[in-house]
Amino acid sequence: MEKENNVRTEITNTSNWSSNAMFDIEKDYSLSFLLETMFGVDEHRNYCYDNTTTSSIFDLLMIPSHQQQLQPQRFITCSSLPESSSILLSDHLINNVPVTPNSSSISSSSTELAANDDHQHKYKKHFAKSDMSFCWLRLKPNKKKQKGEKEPRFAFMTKSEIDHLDDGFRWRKYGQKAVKNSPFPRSYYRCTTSSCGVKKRVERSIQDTSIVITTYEGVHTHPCPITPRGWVGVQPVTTTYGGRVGGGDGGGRCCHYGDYSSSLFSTNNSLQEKRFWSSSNSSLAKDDHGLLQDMVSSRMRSDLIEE
DNA sequence: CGTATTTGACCTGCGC
DNA sequence: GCGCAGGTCAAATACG
Repeated sequence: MEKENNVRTEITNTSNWSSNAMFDIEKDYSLSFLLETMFGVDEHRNYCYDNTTTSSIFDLLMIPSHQQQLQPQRFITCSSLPESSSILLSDHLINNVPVTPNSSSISSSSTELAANDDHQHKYKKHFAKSDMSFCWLRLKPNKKKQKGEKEPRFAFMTKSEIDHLDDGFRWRKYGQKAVKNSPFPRSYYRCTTSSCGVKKRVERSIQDTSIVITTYEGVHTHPCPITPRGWVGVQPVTTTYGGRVGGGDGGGRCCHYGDYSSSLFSTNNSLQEKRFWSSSNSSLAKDDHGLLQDMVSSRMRSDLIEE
């Protein structure tokens, strides 16, 4: 079992470790606080991977690791993980996964993040009430690829009823397999751009069936066809079970506010959520992604003001 | 009719 | 070598 060389095993192992690490993270930092500390944020609360370019987290997933101006020592690491693995944990997972305290499970590098100044304390307090259902894993390259090209692999978890999250790129489903010991199948997608060989796998977590695990393999060789900033929307479709989904173009890029609010960037504050999302329940066209982004940014700003 | 999904068959790697 | 599980292919099917 330990020597199994597949994504599933890595995710499982990582999750086990995460349960330990999450306790410490919950105690001292929120996910958003960690992200902000590591990446920085702009005035719209987008995370930045360098000083000049703002980015969503999904942008980071699309950037080759050697181009990411991240300080390696700022990643939370653990000896039980593969050396090249790093992990960020969601507040939602932190709050919902029962854990056993294990103070040694968090690295000294993250402890360094505890050196708070007043500025950091402010954001820590603010984000402590957020519910950001997000988990980001950087996985080892697939062994199959190690002889030749090493395709970078990233996996993340989202708390979502929707299996296939719309990341702005167009995907073609090319397979589906039953997963051992899981009632949920794993779906295989390939980027539809001809020169791009990026693949992704989508499956539901066994431990928490409300969590979707998405694994990317490779880096896109082209810009995002929807938005150059790679804004994350949610595709309210279930491609796994029966029937054709989406529209004639296969993209099915409608994006319901309700679905969106229940996914990557959701909040525990129902009043804020209602005020924000009640503006529309209809589908968004492709061109509305910018509007949606503005609305989310606006909410983030208002949250900060209330603080 | 064009395009995307479904799904059984096939291929590959790994452990025993 | 065999069996198992993951990953991929491709013909059949579905849908606008």
